[in-house]
Amino acid sequence: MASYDLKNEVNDKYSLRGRVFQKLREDILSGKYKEHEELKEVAIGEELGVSRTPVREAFRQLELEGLIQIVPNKGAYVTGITAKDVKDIYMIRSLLEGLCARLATEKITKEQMEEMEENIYLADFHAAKGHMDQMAELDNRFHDILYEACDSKMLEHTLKDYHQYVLRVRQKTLSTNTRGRASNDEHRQIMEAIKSGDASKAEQLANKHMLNAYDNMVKNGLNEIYGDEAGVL
Amino acid sequence: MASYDLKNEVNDKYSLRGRVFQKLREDILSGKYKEHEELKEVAIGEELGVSRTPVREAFRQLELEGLIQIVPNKGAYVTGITAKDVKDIYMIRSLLEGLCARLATEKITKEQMEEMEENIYLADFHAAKGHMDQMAELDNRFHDILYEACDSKMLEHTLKDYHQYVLRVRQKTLSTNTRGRASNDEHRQIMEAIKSGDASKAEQLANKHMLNAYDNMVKNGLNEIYGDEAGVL
DNA sequence: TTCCGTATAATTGTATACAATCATACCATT
DNA sequence: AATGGTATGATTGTATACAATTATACGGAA
Repeated sequence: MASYDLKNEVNDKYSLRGRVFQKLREDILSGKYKEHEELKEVAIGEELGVSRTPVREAFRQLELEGLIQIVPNKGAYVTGITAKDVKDIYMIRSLLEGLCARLATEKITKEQMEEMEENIYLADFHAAKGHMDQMAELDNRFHDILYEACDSKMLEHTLKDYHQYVLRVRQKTLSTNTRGRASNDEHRQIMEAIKSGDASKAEQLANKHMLNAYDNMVKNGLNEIYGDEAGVL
Repeated sequence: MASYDLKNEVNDKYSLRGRVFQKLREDILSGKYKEHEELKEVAIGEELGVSRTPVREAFRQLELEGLIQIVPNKGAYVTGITAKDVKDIYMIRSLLEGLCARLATEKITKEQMEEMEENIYLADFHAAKGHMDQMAELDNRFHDILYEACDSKMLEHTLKDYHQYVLRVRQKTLSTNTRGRASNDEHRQIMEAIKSGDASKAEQLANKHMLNAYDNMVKNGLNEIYGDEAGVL
């Protein structure tokens, strides 16, 4: 299911649809297009200098990624994420990242383990320097390594979907210095559990890591952003 | 994310793209198109009397559903499901159906509970009569009710995706009389746990229900169908 | 024979024209 | 003034023509 994804992305860089897709994806994730904003085929086509056809196809891909919704005969709208969605996603991720860590304990390769260690080491450095952007990127990469290491393309695909889905929210909330440090410490614990072959511990730690990340988001004003739209948090 | 899905499907019935989508979906699930078979835009367009445009768009939707893969500049291929995929899906579903049952214990509505009871009652009848087709349909419906009852559109969407994904495999393997009965008994236990408000028990039972379903598949010749392609089962 | 390159055919990618649908504004009627 | 209907514009849906890419077949050179 996901085995060709990477290849496709590379190829897509050279197709108009691929370029439109990447541009729109970036603009949605960065917040240029707000929630529930309507995306019009001709407007975007003109802006990027292409016809409607590749734009329409890019729309379908964006829908596939969950970034927009297409309503027949009406239009394409940037997907809204409610506070409840975020809560549910972290609940689901908590279970699945745990499973992922458990599987990775048996399946992780030497190279993946080394990249993981390097990732944590680097994150320590950037945490000390207060480089929040690099921290965020390393955090993303850590989880991607974990997803790849579990050797299950079904699980990897699902986790990547959810991971990306919350990126929009996270960019605005995770950027507190203290959480960056704590998060990396938890990464280290997970890594060590995997390295020592303790699958249950790795599962438990990855589990908790997600719940902690969510708690931190709530503390740091998720309510202010996505607040009442979804009720309780 | 999934809140408009139903509405779209209804609307799509009246668009060419929607009709092409449904036809192809049915043909893939029923096995008319074999795994890894290439779907050609013009051939399908001619067969259904439409141009390439709606066919192309239907392809994107099918990719969204995980039924085909599109390789840029090459073609669209029916997604292959390996034995390992099936194993991974059931592992994931075991966790998520557990979570779903737990959430449903608090959120289920009176109407949903009644439909669930009716479903189990009917399944008893058809089990006695040996009506395997109805049993399969009721089984599908039971899980759909559960997904809706958890009141999380993120979780519901993910579970429905996986559920559909294994339908192709299940149609060929679940049709043993004994499993149909046992499966319905497990449904009843889950339902009763939910009804009594015991969320932990419901989670645990739903968990086990998935693992049992998987074990049954393995026993009943999953290997013969998807066998060596994926290695161990 | 084997290998490589070119020519040809088949297939997907893109642009554009036209049809169908939906939103809006305006006018008529009550 | 409020309501309803029609006309107009805007937007998406579909068909088709053409461009770009890929696969295949064939022929020549080593």
